[in-house]
Amino acid sequence: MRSARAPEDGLAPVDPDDTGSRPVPEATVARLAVYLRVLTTLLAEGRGTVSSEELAAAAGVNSAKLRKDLSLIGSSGVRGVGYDVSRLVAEVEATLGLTRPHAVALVGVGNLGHALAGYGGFAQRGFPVAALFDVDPALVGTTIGGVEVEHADTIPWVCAERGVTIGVVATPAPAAQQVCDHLVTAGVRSILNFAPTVLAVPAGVEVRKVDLAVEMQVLSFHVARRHGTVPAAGPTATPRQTPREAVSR
Amino acid sequence: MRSARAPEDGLAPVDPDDTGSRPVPEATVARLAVYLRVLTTLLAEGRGTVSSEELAAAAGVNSAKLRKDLSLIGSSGVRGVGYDVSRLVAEVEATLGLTRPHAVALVGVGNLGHALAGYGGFAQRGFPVAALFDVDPALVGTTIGGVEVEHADTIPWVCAERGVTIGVVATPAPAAQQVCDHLVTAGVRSILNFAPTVLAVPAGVEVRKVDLAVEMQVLSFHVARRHGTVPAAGPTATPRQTPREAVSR
DNA sequence: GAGTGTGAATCAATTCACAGCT
DNA sequence: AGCTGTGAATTGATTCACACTC
Repeated sequence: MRSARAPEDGLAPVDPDDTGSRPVPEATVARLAVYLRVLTTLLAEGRGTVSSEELAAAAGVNSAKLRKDLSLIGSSGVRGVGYDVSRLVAEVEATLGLTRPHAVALVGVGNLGHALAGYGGFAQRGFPVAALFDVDPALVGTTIGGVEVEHADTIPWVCAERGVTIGVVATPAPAAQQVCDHLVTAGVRSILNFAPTVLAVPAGVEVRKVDLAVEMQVLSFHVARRHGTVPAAGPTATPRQTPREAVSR
Repeated sequence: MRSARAPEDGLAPVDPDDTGSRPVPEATVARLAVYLRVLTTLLAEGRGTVSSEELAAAAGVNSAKLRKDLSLIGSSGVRGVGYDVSRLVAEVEATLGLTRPHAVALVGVGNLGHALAGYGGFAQRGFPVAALFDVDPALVGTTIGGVEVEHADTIPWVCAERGVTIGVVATPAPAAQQVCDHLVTAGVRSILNFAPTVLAVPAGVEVRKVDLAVEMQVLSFHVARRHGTVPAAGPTATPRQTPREAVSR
């Protein structure tokens, strides 16, 4: 579910950025991040080893998939025992490129952007917010979480100067493409897009999209599929006492 | 990339909630929401028809996929002409269950939750925020976007009473599972989870997860893959003048 | 002529199942 | 005895390519 690389029909049968080896599937990369979260918790609790079964349950996947994922990153557990937690943490972090921090620029300090900027989780997990941008004169010059908001026109210089490698676009839809272009000009090659638009980027730039409206509508689909076309459970509906399934924890 | 339904090994080879027909693949549903956004724009511009080629370009997919998606929802364009925009909007909305509004409950009015509650986009797109919850006494009783924040303990009653069909969890990780349980008890069967945890839910409840840390780490992976293990372009790096690809717009 | 609808082919991801190590 | 690592089988999604309709 990536959204970079535009159609570009016809010609060019060769992948332009195939540097020779891409052994880790997209889907696996996303799951590695999930495993990592569980693993760091385990590490904090002082656990020495985990079995694929246990780790998989905590990450919400099945154990075969987990083992395949881990084997893809060249990791080696010990048969009959499991995986060494701290070693696995190190390996996953290395694969995800988390051994060095990645400076992040966040563009659009409105409702959502402001919350993201103030959210400590970024810096904590190795993604220090190195720059904030907006076009609103009322916001430019203010400080959020210790970082000053600068004018979006300065993106190319400021980002290049501070070694920004990841850009976060949290602007309204109409501004998003221009902002994206600025980021690309600054050399940013990874972009997280919260704006409800498809961004056009040159090959070699990775865009990931988070779209709240899409998520809600997918849920809406599932609601509709359940209840047929009936509006919803009426206000007088008795709440069902559905006990949740047992899973690890 | 769904995350509901826990492992549940061994037995039960039959899907417990297969009501007889599930013709629309998950992946298609997510794309329908994207098409819909483009279509409403087109409709607002007064366009009568679109070709699969044009619509696909604007949505960032290829035309064959788009046609297959649309054919799956039983839609019928006109050969040699294209699709009737307003009719297609109606069909996609019907498929996604958007013909009626879905009352949403948002739990956790901290940093992110507050921004989500204040974000008008929800109500606008047919997802009115019917209830807000938190456990912080300093927040309970305050009003955000015209909705009063209530204590999380009242979730089961309030949600059932107001016919909430979709729950949004924006609490810290440790609280998420309990909140989720409350929502399920209230009869909510679709949950959007922003907390960095895997939620355990009974079969029949759909969970979608938005995890910022995961998104960032996936981007980190791509940064690392590009630059080898080199930290990043230094502060003195010349910004490359990479022109973006041409795509519709 | 233009553009949809769709079987068939391809590609990617998941799951199975078991050999092999400790 | 227990649990990993992985080929083979399967399932699912994407793309191709062309018959068919307006």
